Order: sequence, then C-alpha cells, then structure tokens
Amino acid sequence: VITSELKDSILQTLASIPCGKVATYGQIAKLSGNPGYSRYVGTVLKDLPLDSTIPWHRVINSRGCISFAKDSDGYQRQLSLLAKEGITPEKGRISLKTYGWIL
DNA sequence: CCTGTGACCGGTA
DNA sequence: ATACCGGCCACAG
Repeated sequence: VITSELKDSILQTLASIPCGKVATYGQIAKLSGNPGYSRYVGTVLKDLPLDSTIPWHRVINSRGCISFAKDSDGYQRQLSLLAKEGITPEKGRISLKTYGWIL
C-alpha cells in the first residue's frame, strides 16, 4: 500500500484506541510520533474510506467534545457509536478522566 | 510561490 | 466558566 509514513503512523495509532475509550486529536498526533499534527489528524479522519475499520468515533477534541456541529449528521452518528461502547457525554462533554485512553 | 481551508490546541483576559 | 488569538501543518487552487 502506498501511503506516507506520516499518515500511516497516525492511522496505526488510531487503530489502537481500545473499545470504550477515547483520545483527543492532539494525543493521537503525539502518540504517533508527530506532536503538533493534531489538525492533520482531523484531515486524515475526514478522508477515511467508508469501508475503513478505523475507530474514528473514538476521537474527540481537547475540550472533550465531539468536533462536529451539534446539528450535523456526523455528530449523531458519532454519538450513537460511542453509546454502543458505553460512552455517554454529559452536557455535551465526554469526561477524559473516565473514558480517556490516556490518563 | 502565495493564499485559504480545516473533525485542532494552549495561553490569556 | 466563555471568548478571542496566534500558532500549528498538510493540501488544494
């Protein structure tokens, strides 16, 4: 598969987020060995093929919120997928202390 | 080359 | 707690 090492490392880290846990864009960037690439993590997720097995829904921003607009389609999908894993936001915020992959 | 665009982040007021 | 700001970086025009 022809992909950049950068993108690859990010995808690998994303794939390793355990079920029932969440990580922030920044954490994924740093963990993959690319501190400061949080924005790019979002770009990678956006371009994921629909058949991808990457758990994109387990990624939230540093504030503990879903990065989609509350009224958007993606917001509801992510919320639904997280619920299936027992992750339920309170006041729109997901506690990283409780569900955070990295504490 | 330069500019604008994001599923972002941390500091400051 | 919220609001704003500058920095961040790959990528498409």
